[in-house]
Amino acid sequence: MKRIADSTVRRLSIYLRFLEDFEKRGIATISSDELAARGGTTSAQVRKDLSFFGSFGKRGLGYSVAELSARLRQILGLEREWQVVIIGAGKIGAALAQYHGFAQRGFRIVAVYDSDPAKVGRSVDGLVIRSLDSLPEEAKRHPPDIAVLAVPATAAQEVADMVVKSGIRAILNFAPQQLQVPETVAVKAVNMAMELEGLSFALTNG
Amino acid sequence: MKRIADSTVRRLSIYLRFLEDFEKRGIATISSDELAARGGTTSAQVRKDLSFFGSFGKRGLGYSVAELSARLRQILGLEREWQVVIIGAGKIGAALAQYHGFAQRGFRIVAVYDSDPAKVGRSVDGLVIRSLDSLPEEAKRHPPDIAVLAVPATAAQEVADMVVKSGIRAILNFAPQQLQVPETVAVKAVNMAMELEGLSFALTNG
DNA sequence: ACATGTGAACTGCTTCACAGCG
DNA sequence: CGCTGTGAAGCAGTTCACATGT
Repeated sequence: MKRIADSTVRRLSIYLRFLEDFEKRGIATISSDELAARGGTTSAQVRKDLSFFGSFGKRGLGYSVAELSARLRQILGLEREWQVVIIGAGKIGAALAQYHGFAQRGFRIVAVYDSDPAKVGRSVDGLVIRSLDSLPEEAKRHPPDIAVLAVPATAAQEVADMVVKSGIRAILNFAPQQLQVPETVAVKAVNMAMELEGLSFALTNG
Repeated sequence: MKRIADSTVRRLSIYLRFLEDFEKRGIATISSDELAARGGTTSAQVRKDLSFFGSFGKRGLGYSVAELSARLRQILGLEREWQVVIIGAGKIGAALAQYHGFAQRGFRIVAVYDSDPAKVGRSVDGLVIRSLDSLPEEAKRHPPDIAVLAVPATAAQEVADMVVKSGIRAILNFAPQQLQVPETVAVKAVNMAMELEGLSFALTNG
């Protein structure tokens, strides 16, 4: 398959969210124009994005909401459940562990790790915090799919190395730190500081 | 000034973080090559990014760490303090209010709002949670610069409209919902669900 | 000699515009 | 006729390569 742009995948997520909304409201059909208006893009963009994966629409009519959302879930890999571990049980990590929005979309939090012995053994939202040292061994028995890094920036690279060595192939990084990983490992970063600085720039040079 | 690409601004943030690191370690000079290696980009990219704002380097030598970081702080608008309000005192909002990493970079959280009467009056990290209804009026007296939206997706657009009407010109949106705002308002989104779906896609089609 | 700064070439995403089909 | 699907055109961001300055 031709390589798909990041921006395209992000938009597919957005489309899917709208489609699920429409599905709930019992709307059967939607046009690329309607999808575009809600997603802040253009109808041509919507059609182009979808065209990478096939032709799902009916000319003169639009897309079947049920069919298109099913195809998008399939494309995005949301038909299966993903095993997620959270690393770092501080403020952010704990908030994430308690955020049930993940589970709704098939991202199941199966464990929380921390390197602080004072935290190990406590519970967050029904999950006992485990020692980070035990990750490699436990990952061998029950390989997680995704590691969420909610650790201080100074520890992030070291933890990432450990995660990679444990065989985990996807990382969602909340630490304000650029990670170096093999290119077989997928990394997405959520960097609040960077976004705030983007706003600061916009306000300053707007 | 020529319009600056989002990607450029994001990289400036990254460079600044490294420069501050180098500053602490007492390193006086740095080349575009070193900056690039750490930031996962190329030296040409670094030089191009900086060239939009001037010529800060010395040929044959590199950049003065102190000088360049000062210029970047200036460019990014980090020389002043920004007044931030958090809207939504749920799990995410509370975690953000307690996250002191913001303050370090000049983003001062001045208020937390929630529409739930059961939460209003309680405290998060020393800040009393206020009624969302009081935002427009309070914003008139002490205009905040940035609103952080940590509300459910269903409420996000409505809250965004209120924020815009209150005169706030920058929004950091944590709700998994595309916001429609006037183009005079800057919006950055932090969408964990979307990032996870990006990882799901990468794992599925990798 | 070395590293910057930058026009030019390139790559790839977005937009256009229209043929194709229901 | 209306809306999709898609080559072609346009545009923006990245990379190249070298002249320039120290």
